[in-house]
Amino acid sequence: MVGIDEVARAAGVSTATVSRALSGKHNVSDSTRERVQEAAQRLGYVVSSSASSLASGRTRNIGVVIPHLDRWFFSTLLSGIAEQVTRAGYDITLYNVTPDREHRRQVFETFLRRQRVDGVIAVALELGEHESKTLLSLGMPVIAIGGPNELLPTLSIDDVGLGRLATEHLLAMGHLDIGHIGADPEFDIDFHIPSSRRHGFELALRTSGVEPRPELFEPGDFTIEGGFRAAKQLLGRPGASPTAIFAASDEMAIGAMLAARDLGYRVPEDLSIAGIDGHELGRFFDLTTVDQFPAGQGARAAATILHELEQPAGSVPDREELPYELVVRGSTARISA
Amino acid sequence: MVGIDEVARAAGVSTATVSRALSGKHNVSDSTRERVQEAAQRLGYVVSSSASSLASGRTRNIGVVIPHLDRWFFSTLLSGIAEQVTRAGYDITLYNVTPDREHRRQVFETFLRRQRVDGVIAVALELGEHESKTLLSLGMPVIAIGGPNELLPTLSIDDVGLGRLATEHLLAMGHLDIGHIGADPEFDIDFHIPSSRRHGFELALRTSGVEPRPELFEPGDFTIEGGFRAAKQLLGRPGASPTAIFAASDEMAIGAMLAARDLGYRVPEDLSIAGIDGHELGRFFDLTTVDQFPAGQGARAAATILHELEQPAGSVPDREELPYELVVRGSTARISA
DNA sequence: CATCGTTATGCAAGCGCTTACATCGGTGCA
DNA sequence: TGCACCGATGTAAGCGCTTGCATAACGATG
Repeated sequence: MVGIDEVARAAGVSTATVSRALSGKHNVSDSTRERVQEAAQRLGYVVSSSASSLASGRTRNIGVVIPHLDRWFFSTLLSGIAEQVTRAGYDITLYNVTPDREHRRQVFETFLRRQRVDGVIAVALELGEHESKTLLSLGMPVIAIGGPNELLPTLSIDDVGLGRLATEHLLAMGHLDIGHIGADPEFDIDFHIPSSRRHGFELALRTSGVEPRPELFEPGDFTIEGGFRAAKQLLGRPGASPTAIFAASDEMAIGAMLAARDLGYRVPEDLSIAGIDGHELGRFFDLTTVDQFPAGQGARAAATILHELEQPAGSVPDREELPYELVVRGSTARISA
Repeated sequence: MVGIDEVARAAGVSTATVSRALSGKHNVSDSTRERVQEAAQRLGYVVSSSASSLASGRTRNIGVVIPHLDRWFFSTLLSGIAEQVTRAGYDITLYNVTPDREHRRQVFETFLRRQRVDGVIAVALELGEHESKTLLSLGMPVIAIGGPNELLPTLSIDDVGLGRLATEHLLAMGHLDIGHIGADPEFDIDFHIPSSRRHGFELALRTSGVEPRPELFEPGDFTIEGGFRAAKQLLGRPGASPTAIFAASDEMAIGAMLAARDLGYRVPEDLSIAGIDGHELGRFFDLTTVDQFPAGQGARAAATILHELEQPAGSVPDREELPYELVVRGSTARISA
C-alpha cells in the first residue's frame, strides 16, 4: 500500500506539502498541487483514513442510529441521508439499534464513543434522558429526527398536527363516524409518535364537536397486514359502521383499503380512507395521505450535520419543524347522502 | 476525552497492559484484567478507533456496497448483514452506489481504499472486471452476493434455476400459456439477473415442449406498480390470453394480482400468478413464490466475512450457491378444465 | 539596498493506540 | 542450590498522517 512519503518523493516535495495539496488547503502553489495530484494518481495513493483521523481528529464519517432498516419509512429516510452524505464525500456508518436493551446500551456507551464518526443522526428514536446526554457528551454535532426531545437538536415532525390534518380532511368531507387505526397503547410505552397521531385525531374530532368513540379505534402494527386485520375488525364490529377510516400509516391504510374491498365496501363511495407518510405505493393505490417526505427528512438532517461540520460557526438550530402536506387522492370523498 | 494512559495510571499498570487487558489478550493475569476493566469502566474509557486501527491495522468495520437502500429486497438483505455484523461488535459502513458512473468509480477507487474497513460485501452488483480487480487488490476479504462473478468469491443465486422452478410449478399445474413479466432487455445491459430468470423460464417451457411466445412477455421495472402495468398489458393483449403469469419479482407479481383482479380475473381460478423473492407481503397476498431468503443471504455473507476476519486460516470459499425454495400458496392452482 | 510582508514549503512533533522485545520473578527439576 | 523456562508486565518504537512553527524565497517599498 503506497504511503504519503512515496508520493512526496515522486513529486519532489515534503509529505507536509502532499498532505496540504491533496486536502485542498489553499497555501500550495498551483504547479505543486498539480504535480502532487498527478503523482498520487499515478501511484494510486489514497490517504489512510485512520491515520488521517488520528492526526486531524476528523473522520469524514457520519453515524446513523436507526431502529429498522427493512421498513419502508426508515429505508427511505436512510436513502435520503445517504445521498447527501455521499455527495459530500463522507461515509456513513450504521448503528442499527434493536429492541435488545443491552445492545442498545452498547451502541450508545461504546460504539458511538469510539471516535469513528464526526456527527450523529438519530432516526425516530425515543431517546431517554441518559441516552440524550450521552449523545450530547460526545462533543460532536448530533441531530435527532422525529420524536420530541427536549435535550437534543431535533428535526421534529408535528405528529399531532399530522393526525389532525388527516382527520380534518375527513371531517371536511362530511364524515362524522371516523374509525382510527393506530398504535397499540400498550406497545407505546416508549414510542409516542403513534399516540400523538391519535391525539391529533381526537383533537380534530372534538374541535368539530364530535366525541371520539372507543369502538371506532383499533390498534395496528404499522404494516399492510396489520392494517388489513385492524380494518376488518373495525368494519365488522356491530354498531361501529364508520364512513371513513384514518390509519396512522400509509401501509396500514393500504391494508385497510384491501380489507374494505374484501368486505364489499367501495372506496371511496362507501368508505373513505386516509393515511400518513407519503408511501411510494400511495400513488398506486390512489391513497389520500399526509405526506411527510421521509427522504427529504433524511436529506435535511444530513445537510444540517454536514453544514455544521464544515462551518462550525453556526451551531445546529435547536428545533426545526419538518413540513408535511395533505395529498388528496381518490381514496377519500364526500360522504354520500 | 479520557485516554489509555489515564486508565493505566488509575489501574497502576502500563498502557501496554491496559491495551492487552481490554482487547482480551490472554497473557494478562485475571486480577490485573479486572482492575483495568474496572478503571476503564469508571473513567468511561473507550478506545479510539482511529488510533487503534492505525496501530493495529484492523478497523472492526465492514463495508457494504449496495445499489439501493429503499427497495425491499436490498433493505432486507442489509438488515440481515447488520444483525450479524453488529452482534460481532463490528460496525458497518455503507457505500450506496448509484447509477452515476463517476460516483461509482469514486467508491471503488477511493472510498473503499481509505482503509476504513476490514472487509467488503458487495450486494447484487454487476461488477466489471476492473472493479472486481480493484476489490481484490484491496487485500482484504471480499464477498459478492448474487450476480455471477468469475473473479470474486461469490454467494451466488442460481437465477436461471429460480425462474425455472417457478415456471415448472406452473407447468405442473397444467398451464401452457404462461405470461412472463421480467426485465426490459434494454435495461439489462449491465444487470443480468432478470434475464437469467427469463432464461430459466424459457428453458422450463422448452423442456416441456412449449415454445415461448413473444406476445406473452412484458417488461416491468420490479415494482408493484410496474407489475400492475405490465400485467394489464399482458392480459389485455388480444390473442395472448395466458392462464398463468410468472413475474420475476414478488412485487411485480403482487402488482399483477391487483391488475388481474381489476380486470375481473379471479386468482387463481382464472389466472395463476407466481413470483420470486419471498417478499414479506407474499404471505398476506397469498402469493406463490420462490423464496430466496434475502435476510439469510445477508447474514450468510456477513458470517463468512467475519469468520474470515477472525480465522484468517480458512480462506473465503470461492463460490457458494444460495438456497431457494418454492413456496406454494393460494395464487396458483391447476388450470381449470 | 535594507527591510518587511507574503506566500510556498519543509521540519518535526505529535495524534492515541498496539505490539515486538526486554525484563523480572517464580517454578520445576536436576 | 542453580538453571532453564514461562507467564506477566513494562519499554519504546512505530502506525501514516496533519499541522504549528520555522524558514526560504521573492517582491514591494522607502
